[in-house]
Amino acid sequence: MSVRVRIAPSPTGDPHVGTAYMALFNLAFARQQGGSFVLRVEDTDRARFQADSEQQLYDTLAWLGLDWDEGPDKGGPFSPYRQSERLDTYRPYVDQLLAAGHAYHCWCTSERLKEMREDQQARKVPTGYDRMCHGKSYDERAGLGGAQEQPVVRMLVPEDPPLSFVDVVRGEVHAPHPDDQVILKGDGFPTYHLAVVVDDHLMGITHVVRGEEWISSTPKHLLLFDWLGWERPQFAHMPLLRNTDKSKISKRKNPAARLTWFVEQGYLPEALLNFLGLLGYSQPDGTEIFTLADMARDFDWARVNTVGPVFDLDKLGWLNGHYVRELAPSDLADRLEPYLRDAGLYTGTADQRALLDSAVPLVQTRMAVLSECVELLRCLFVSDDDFAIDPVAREKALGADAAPVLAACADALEPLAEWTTETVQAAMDSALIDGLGLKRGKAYGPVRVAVSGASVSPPLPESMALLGKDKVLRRLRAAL
RNA sequence: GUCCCCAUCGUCUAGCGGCCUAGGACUCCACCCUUUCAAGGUGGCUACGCGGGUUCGAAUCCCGUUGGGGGCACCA
Repeated sequence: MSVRVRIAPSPTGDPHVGTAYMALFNLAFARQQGGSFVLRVEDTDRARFQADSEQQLYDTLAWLGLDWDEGPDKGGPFSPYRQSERLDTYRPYVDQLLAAGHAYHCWCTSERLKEMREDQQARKVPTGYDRMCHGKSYDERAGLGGAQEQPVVRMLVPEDPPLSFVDVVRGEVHAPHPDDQVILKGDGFPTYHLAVVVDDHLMGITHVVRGEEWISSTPKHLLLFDWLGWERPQFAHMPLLRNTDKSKISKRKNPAARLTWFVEQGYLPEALLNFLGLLGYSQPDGTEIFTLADMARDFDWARVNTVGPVFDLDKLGWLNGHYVRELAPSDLADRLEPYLRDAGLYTGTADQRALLDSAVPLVQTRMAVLSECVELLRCLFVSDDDFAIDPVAREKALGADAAPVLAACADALEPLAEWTTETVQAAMDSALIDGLGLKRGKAYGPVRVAVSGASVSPPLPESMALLGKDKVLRRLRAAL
């Protein structure tokens, strides 16, 4: 029997980085085993459902190259892959559990349940449903207060449920004793616990790879598998990604929890994927630069750590810079275009593209993320009207003693017939270094600020060559 | 409060009883290169939480403790 794994995200907002993390490990394992990777959408929570979330999920996973074999958008032998479309599938199993006495109706209102829990916590006893409804009909229960007409269905958890199991990454795990979990909600939708078990079984899932936060509810799932007479899948509970303060990574505390953030910032998908593969995992030979294919080749659950790794943006930035430097210049230019466009510096004319192609080599080693190209390239693409000199840079480099330098530079460049990096640099050097007796660093400073508008810029003679004689002369004289 | 999971440099990690006076990477610092900033090169700082065992020998095994994290929903 071939391996089948799945991710089961909920469309409740921006796709979460944890989803990509799980997807990566699922996929690495599936690819290595020659198995299938299934994408199933767990949209059983109508209150939190967001319509555009599912498409964003497809987009970001595809962007990362985490390709699924079956899913709502692709179909597959076990369609549908959206739980909201499988409501009829779950009902018979609920009825079966009810008939077997493994489940019962509960009419308690959420207010009563809340009070019950608060009371339990105040008395310092473990929280859990007190079975007030168990064994009663609605009429019997209604007279006792705190009841509503529409019932839910709860599991009748026995005294001795299965509490331990062998986890693929952790070995033997002991999980807490569950309470009488709701499996069918008042609105007729199943809860995660029922849906996940039914779907995983029906879809032939062999390995359930999910976050550590699910360990404590695994006994409920084991019970359901057993009651329904189904073989249990293997479980792999991955460590949780953390914020800097070690708490579970969250959109509130960490922008990087949103997958779309990486696209906005200009991280390369190959870098993010590589980085995710470095969290809680390592290559046998210690290699740190690797692809999904590399990871799948010798994937081993035993190499997965049980400690939750902090999501460290510094290292991702370094990795991203590494991948940026590896890109073919024309490829990098393609990827830079959208950021320049958004900044209003670029419309995509042939001239602009030619300028971009020439400028890419100047900035390729200078950015960690793609969005940084805007500031790096601004001085080359900005119109004369919008060109401005940074006030701080002006203060530092364009004082009174700068005027002679700029003037000498402009005068030396003026007569140049041929305008290239070499001729520009030669003219500057002879006028400023030989002529004024300045060191190169001292001489280029004011020129850099006058021409680029900032004290940090791409290499100066190269930039001036790309800018053209007219613009350079105009900027030099304007700064006088 | 209660139950469960976890514990090596600031961060990601290697290590699965002797090869460890603990290795690599990121960050940081210094130097080199250098027209700014990067990139690149060289070097450096920094860790086995604590206490007991087991053993000839423990980062590695056991117990306790402390610390961190997660669950305890008609959310997943």
